[in-house]
Amino acid sequence: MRKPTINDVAAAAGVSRATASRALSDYGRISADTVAAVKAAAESIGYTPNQVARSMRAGNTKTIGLVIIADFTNVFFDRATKGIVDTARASGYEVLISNTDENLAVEREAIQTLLEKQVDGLIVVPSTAAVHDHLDLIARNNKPMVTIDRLVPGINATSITTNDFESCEKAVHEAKAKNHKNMAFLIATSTVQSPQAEKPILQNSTIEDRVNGFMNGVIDNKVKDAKWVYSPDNPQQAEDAVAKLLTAKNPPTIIFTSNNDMALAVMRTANRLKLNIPNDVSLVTVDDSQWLDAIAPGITVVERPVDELARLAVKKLIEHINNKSKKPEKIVLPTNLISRGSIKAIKAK
Amino acid sequence: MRKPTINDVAAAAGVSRATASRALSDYGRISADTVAAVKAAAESIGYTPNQVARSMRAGNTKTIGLVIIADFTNVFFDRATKGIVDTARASGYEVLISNTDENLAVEREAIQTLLEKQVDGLIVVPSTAAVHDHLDLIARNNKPMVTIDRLVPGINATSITTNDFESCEKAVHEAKAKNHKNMAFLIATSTVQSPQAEKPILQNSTIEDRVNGFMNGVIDNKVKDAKWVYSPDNPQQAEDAVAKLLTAKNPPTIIFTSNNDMALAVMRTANRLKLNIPNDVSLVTVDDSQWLDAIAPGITVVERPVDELARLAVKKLIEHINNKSKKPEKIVLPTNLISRGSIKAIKAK
DNA sequence: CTGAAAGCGCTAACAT
DNA sequence: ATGTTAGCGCTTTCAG
Repeated sequence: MRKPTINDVAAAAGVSRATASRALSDYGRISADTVAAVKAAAESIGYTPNQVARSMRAGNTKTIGLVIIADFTNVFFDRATKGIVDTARASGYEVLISNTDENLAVEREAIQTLLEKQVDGLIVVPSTAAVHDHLDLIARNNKPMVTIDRLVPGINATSITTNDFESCEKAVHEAKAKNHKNMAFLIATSTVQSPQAEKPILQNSTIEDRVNGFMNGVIDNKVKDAKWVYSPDNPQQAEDAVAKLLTAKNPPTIIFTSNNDMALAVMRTANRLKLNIPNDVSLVTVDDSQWLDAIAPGITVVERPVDELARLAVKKLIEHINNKSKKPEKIVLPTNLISRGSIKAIKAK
Repeated sequence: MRKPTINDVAAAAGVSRATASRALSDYGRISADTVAAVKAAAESIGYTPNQVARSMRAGNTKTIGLVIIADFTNVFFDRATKGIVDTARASGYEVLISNTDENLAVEREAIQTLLEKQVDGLIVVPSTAAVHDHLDLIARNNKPMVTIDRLVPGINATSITTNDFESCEKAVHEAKAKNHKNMAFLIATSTVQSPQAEKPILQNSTIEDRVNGFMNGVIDNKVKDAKWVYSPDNPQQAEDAVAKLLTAKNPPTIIFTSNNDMALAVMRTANRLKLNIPNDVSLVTVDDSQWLDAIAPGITVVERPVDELARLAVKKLIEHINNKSKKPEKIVLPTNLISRGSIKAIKAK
């Protein structure tokens, strides 16, 4: 048995298809009696509208596409996803999700597919800042896009990012204030094959921002011993790199990590080496998570306003959907250093 | 400037719309030359197919709906979501996501919306087992559904759940083997207003399963002191309940929690009371997460095969989409107790 | 091998 | 206030 269409409703109510449509969508001039009759008929035959057909006519789908690099194991992206889905729903939009695992080819394909499905706009976490022909495709399809978390220079889209620079710098200041003089920085990036000390070209603006924040802190504070490790975001290699740091002759008294995966690597390695955090080695990371505050001591962290970012991303995207000539904006949200107990106060000699 | 349609391609290639369609979709009898010419024309004018129009004709959207209770902060649902999105993509489907925050009204509305958007099938985490008229609606729309994580008696759908009973029971055995005699169980449920000792009607099969597993362990092992606390899934109330347990005259030597939120409440409260895990109180929870293994000691946990569950959910749903007369199945996946260091071995007296 | 024409379900001019 | 008709972009009979 076929699903009832508006034709069936019209027949059941004894009116024309147009009248049925008007009655169901409450538009045009139509008598209250007819509306009631049509609605009753629709109810009785179990009619539900077909949004695909409606989209075809209307030219919009009330659907937005989300292309995210997640790994939802990443606390930032899982919460961002939830925030986006919830805000979209509250605004009458559904969300089609793709994830790319930082793979550009997948990202390209995902955008193509979402565009073919006629999403009204896209929220994208671009996997790289280096290439953006596929992002330009979105504009060529006359669809608005908002990028979150990362900046892509040279594209015409609203971006929402966070000011990681400032809080990362501040974290170094705090370490210095507690007399740390030998610091290590563990940065996750997909642009290296194995851990290395030299700074590679970083794949995105966010990591760049964190590294620059840390570096500035080092310079400001004239920290002499600052070791840098750029590692693939991969537990094995990260843990090896941490072990190497901590078993060196002159080990750092504190490690700053660029994300939670790296922080976990530090914790695992410290445990394995019977080192206590923060007594043997202090730790600071980026992106807050419930467990960082539940363990003892809590881990000091650069917190980013993920809910606000998600909400704004949807809000701005919908503004662009409703007003195609709206100018793109670059929005930078403030971050916050939450001090817990993971930076040891070293006694001055 | 309008987006090019298949009519524009046809005009550019100097053929009819039908021929253009055949050439682009590689079907029917058509000369290789024509195919090449049409594809070249499509390329040159930047044509991309409109899947909405295709769906309208074809009667399918190559889209599945996911209605999930998440809270993506829940490790289980974030990983399930990722698994579902990835598997769907690999099978040629996109995923439209809604989350309900365990709210039945939202769930009802979400299902209605997804159905109107003509998804080809639905994967649902039902917020309650008690009501299912809205789930029946899915079948009445002739769309298949797979429920995951939870069972709803009386509906005609394939379900994929995990055998939490067995591992929860096993966890109690392990505690008993380590000489724990005074055990507490902290169960999160939305069916109570404040923490209580009496077992309420539980809202879903999964929680029921865990409680039954724990209870069976208690009975098998003749544990005399077994305190039960059913709490709303809410940090404040959970922490209060834990504090009450731990400051009682005869406090439990171990707490079993039904999810990570409750485990966090135990950890936070223990810290506040200067109690060490596991020396002062042991802890076991359900659903593994990276950090549970990175802290020292690691937390013993009932691990569920979330990736497998996600993969199977999509696989089974697509089978139902492709074969409407396929019979529903009840699939139960095994769980696994991972022993880490959070259960103290108490010396026998 | 290709073209003409119908129709998926809906809405919106344009009539009446 | 309601009906008639066209058409969104596509695929697929049916003719030729």
